[in-house]
Amino acid sequence: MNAKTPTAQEQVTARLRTEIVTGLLPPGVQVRQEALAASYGVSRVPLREALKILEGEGLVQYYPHRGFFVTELNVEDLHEIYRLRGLLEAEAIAQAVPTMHEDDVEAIESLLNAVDAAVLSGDLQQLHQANRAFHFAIFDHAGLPRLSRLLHQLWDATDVYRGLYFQEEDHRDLIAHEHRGILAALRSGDAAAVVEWQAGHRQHSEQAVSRWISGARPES
Amino acid sequence: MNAKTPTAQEQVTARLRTEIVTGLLPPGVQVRQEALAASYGVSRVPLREALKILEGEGLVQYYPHRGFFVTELNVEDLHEIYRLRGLLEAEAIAQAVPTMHEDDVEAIESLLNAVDAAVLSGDLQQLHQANRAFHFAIFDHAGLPRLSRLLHQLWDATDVYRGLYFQEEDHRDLIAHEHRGILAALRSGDAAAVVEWQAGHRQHSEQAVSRWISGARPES
DNA sequence: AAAGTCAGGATTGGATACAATCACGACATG
DNA sequence: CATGTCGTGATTGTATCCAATCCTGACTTT
Repeated sequence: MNAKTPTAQEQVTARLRTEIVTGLLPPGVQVRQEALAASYGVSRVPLREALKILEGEGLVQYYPHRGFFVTELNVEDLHEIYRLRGLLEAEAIAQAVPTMHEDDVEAIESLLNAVDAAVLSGDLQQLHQANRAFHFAIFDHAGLPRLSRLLHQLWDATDVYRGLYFQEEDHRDLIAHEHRGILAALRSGDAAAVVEWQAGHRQHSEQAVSRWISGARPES
Repeated sequence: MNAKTPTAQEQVTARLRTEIVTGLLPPGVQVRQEALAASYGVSRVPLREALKILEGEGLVQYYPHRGFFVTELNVEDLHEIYRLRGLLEAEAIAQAVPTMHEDDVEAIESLLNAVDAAVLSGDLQQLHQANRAFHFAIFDHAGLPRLSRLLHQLWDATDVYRGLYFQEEDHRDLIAHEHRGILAALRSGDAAAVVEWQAGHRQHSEQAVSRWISGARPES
């Protein structure tokens, strides 16, 4: 339809990813290929390829002849993911900070302002994107594309639940506070401090999501 | 054909992976879908899904409307991959060693014997599998499935070149020596020593592959 | 002669149609 | 009443066919 549409199935991948991430396709449900393909207005072929990609990212799981199911995490899974994030984010930050200049920091600050704006507007989807853009602007500055990719995968894996974290008012205040802490440490060029702020930030997120997972699912 | 054949396209994925890993499909070449599908005796659909999976693993790269190309690594890519491996393998080992018992070590030793046997037989495919089984028996013992998966991805990414490392005689001797070192450290329960041996092992591999990449490709 | 343009062929992207497999429920049987 | 078996419908897996895009080479134009 649009001249700029590249390989229509990337759109399917992106859309499917956001629908899983935002909880529109909740964890545990089976992905009915035909119905979904129809609702997207495409055939099953590009949808299946999208599902294969998302399987590689861990967002869905595949059982032969049974189909695709949205990944469901337990507390141990969550803990492992955050642990790995801790390891890799520290590496990324340590690599990124020393080579960061004035204008880099300012670019990141503008991203942070976008996060705040999204908080005010109340658009969760927007908030999600802006938050990720802010953090990955730092990670990406390390210039290690595979490290960034692994981090993306780990973030994707918990995005299913992260939306919940954003929904509560006081969480957002805490997030804003921690983001400013990260930025200040960034500006002073103190890599260790950035790592520290990021660790605290991560820990709060993990605790909130962990509480939610434990509480919201009595059995199974 | 066989009663036990699950979802014929997994076979395609496995076969394609080994053909890339063993160098039968060398880095840089384009994967011609129709020809390959025909040679595998399947349609293009399962082949494409296999390629999507391999793209997720980093073995091939995808350019819209151009096709899939076997990933070609430069020295920086290689260095990044080995650096990330260092980080994650150390974590896995540190987690795995303390909970390792007598029989676990013996199981790993038998895997190591399989590696030696493969070296003697000269079967590179077999050697490749056995080597991976040995190392991942240790990593997997950490009980962190996502960590194992990330490590698999990193290993996959360099498998394209690893076969070259195995092909030289004296390399194999060094490998055998280092493997025994790892096993001995494992048996004594000294996690730090295991990490150390593994680091040396990794470094030799990186140096060899790095030399090969630099030397074998004058331009481009 | 050099550079831009355009057709033809080749290759990939996607849709439809058919085959294989599985889940679920009814029924028979102990 | 519990349990095993079988058939039917639904869902996934694969092949074939058509459309969209790209690469290559020759031709035109300056």
